[in-house]
Amino acid sequence: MNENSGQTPSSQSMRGSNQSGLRAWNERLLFTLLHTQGAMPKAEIARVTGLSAQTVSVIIRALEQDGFLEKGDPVRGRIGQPSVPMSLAANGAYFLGLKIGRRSSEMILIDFHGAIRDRRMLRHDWPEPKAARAFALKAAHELVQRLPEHDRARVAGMGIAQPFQIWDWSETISAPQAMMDRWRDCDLCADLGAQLPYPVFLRNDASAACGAELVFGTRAMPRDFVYFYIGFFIGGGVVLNGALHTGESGNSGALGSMPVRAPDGRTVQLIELASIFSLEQRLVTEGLDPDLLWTDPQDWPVPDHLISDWIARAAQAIAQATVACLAVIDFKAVVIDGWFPPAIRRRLLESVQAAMNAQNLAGIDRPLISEGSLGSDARALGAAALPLTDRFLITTEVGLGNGQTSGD
Amino acid sequence: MNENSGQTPSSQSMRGSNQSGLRAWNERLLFTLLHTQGAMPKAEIARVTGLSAQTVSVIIRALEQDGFLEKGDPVRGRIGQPSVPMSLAANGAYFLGLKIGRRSSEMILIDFHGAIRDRRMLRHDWPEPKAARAFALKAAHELVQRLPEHDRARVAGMGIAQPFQIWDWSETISAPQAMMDRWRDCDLCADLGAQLPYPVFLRNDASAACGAELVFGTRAMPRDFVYFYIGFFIGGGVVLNGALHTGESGNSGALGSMPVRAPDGRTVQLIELASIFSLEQRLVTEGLDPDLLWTDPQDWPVPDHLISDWIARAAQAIAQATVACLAVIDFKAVVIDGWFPPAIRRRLLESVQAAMNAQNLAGIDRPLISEGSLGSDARALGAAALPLTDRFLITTEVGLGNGQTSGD
DNA sequence: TCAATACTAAATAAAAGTGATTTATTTATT
DNA sequence: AATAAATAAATCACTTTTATTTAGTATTGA
Repeated sequence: MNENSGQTPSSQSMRGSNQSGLRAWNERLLFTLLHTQGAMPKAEIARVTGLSAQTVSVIIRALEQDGFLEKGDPVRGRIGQPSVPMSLAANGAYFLGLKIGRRSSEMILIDFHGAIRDRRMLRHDWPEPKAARAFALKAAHELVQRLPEHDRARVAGMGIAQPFQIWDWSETISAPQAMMDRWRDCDLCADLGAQLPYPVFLRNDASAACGAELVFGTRAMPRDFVYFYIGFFIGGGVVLNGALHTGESGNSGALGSMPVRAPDGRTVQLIELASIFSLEQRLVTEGLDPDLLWTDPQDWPVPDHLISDWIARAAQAIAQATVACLAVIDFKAVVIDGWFPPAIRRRLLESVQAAMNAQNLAGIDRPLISEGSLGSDARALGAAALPLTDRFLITTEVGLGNGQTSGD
Repeated sequence: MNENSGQTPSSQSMRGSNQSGLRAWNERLLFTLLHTQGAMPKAEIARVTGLSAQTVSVIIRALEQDGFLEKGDPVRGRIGQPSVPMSLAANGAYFLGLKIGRRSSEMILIDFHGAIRDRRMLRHDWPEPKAARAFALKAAHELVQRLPEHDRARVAGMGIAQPFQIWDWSETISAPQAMMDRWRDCDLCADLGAQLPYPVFLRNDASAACGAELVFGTRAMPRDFVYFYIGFFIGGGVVLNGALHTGESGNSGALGSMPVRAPDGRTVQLIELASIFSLEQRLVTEGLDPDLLWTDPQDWPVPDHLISDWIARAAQAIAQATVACLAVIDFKAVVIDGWFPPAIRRRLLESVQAAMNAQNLAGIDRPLISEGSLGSDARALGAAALPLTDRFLITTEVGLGNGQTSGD
């Protein structure tokens, strides 16, 4: 009987705040700071947060005591007492991330630094709820058991990344409707949450990938960006004010459903033009083995003209979808990533950039268009980022301030 | 020398919080609560906020002392001591809202309840920065002077609602490009902020109208909705997590720039099909006076077939734009309002609802489509809402919690 | 019917608790 | 000697807890 199920933290809307909330907030602030900026001495943390040195000292000591933070080597060479950089302890917390995909599902275990420690994979013809549940339980058990014993209790949660509303496209991808329908009434998240001793979260797979870019991405990102993840399906995520936005039902960033104009003039959904399944279909009609695309995301041993054709169509469609996105939200960047070799990602990126020039941008600002940094692991990492974010990070950027008037 | 200029409150990103911040937060919480729910006795405020009765008592007393709150008549008839409902004092604070439009500009003064107390209007052939500035200063002075003397210091700020990037469409609307270009380097907001003793804020006119619906609208709204405002131009606003999202440069909700398919098959921007200027052009080609549309937003003495044609095209285009919006953000509602008679708004609404049935909604949730409640005053009200929100309301919904674990 | 009494809920004063800040001191280095 | 990091002790701000007061309704009994 535990309540580890909710996929959204359920807005408590109008609750007041007290000192414990204050401390909790400041703790998260320090975690967030160390997560994004890396190791920092207490004194500098005090400077950038505006908290007093004493407060930082007290909080940090408590968190170090609890094993979440650790001291680095003292930095000498500057005047004054040497500074001791504090950083997240890699084994301060662990997180499980489950990706459910079209061809395979995968569970990863990451540490507090976001490094993937271990993984388990399951290949399948079609994803299926019961099998997914069994795999999740088995993989979670194995991955946790392989941790040193005293670390096992530090697993802080599990995240699940899966495509939403796949039954809507069973026809498009010629999938067995009956099997897809099994996902309709399946609440894998609540189900696993009831079985496991830590909270379980759920997110759309592309949004999760987007969240991974936000939390683990190597590049500095603007506060608002839109993200395309090209897998078997194309999907998306939106980051607003530095935080992933998923909406009440988690369906924000359903970019695959964006209407675009196909080369033949018809209006179709983006998913039909820019997903890998459309390339796969082409392979099949050419008599090639579709598994060429799925065995290794680092290498696509496929005739180049097929890829070029696909990229051209996909880029054109993505550019159109991007303009629509920009008309809704003033995104400062567009990030493109997916389950494909980095070289392909680069070519697609450049094609999208070129296709943007043909779009009518009157009244909207031209965004930066850039590559994602996580590639094929983005979804699983995004899943694992869910419990990390929920427990340790500040996502909103809009805190309650420190009440100091900016006196002149 | 004052710093009342920034249109965004400039994210202080990683600041810690202290007790004064805590109090400030809880004060805003109470303002927000009383603003949205109306009068409430202290005891109930304590219940819904989760704060202790004592805390609420202390905070409320201070705010009452400062003239922001006032006691209502004690409610008798129930067991126990009668409860004294507390409410916002109408004259606790005043706010100025300046709307700059295509045909006219207008300044309103609202009180703490959001009621329009007074207004000044300026008709013009084209909006022009210098004239706008002069009008704003004059109108602000007059409106404030007409307040009782002891209330004049309670004017808490001014908001400006104006179309963004109008120079991009000078050709479309056959406006003098040179005059439109004068807006390029004009920072009316900073300019007025430097002249006036209270902060000045700026927002895109349609986003402002959207914000007005959020702050003053009569209907209960979902946390995420998209808003179309049909004026001389069509524009939009987006509400996410119960807060208006404008983006870093304030250009979010630039729905006029949304590409849609025109009846003739061309891809054009929504602004060309669903703005009132397209109806105005039609009037001109029919030899009618365009001022028929602009003299009274309660009545359009125009041949009905012209209006029907316009509604049909506009609704078709808005429905397409709506689908694109839903692919980006999982909006739960679509709100349509504008500078037109309520009967026209209703007809447009119904046409959009009908047009939605022809759209491909695979993978996205069907939203509620509803009317706005503020009509022609929406933009000015939205402008006035800016200082109100900035100073008194919580917009984010994600506070810092009260640290109470939800113990079982 | 009318006091007298019991009960209830609102409101708040006083005391206690929590957490951040200020001030002063210690420590390790250039 | 100067400087910066780190922290202990004292202080301050704000919330909560506890106890008390207040103003009403409900009940009881003559």
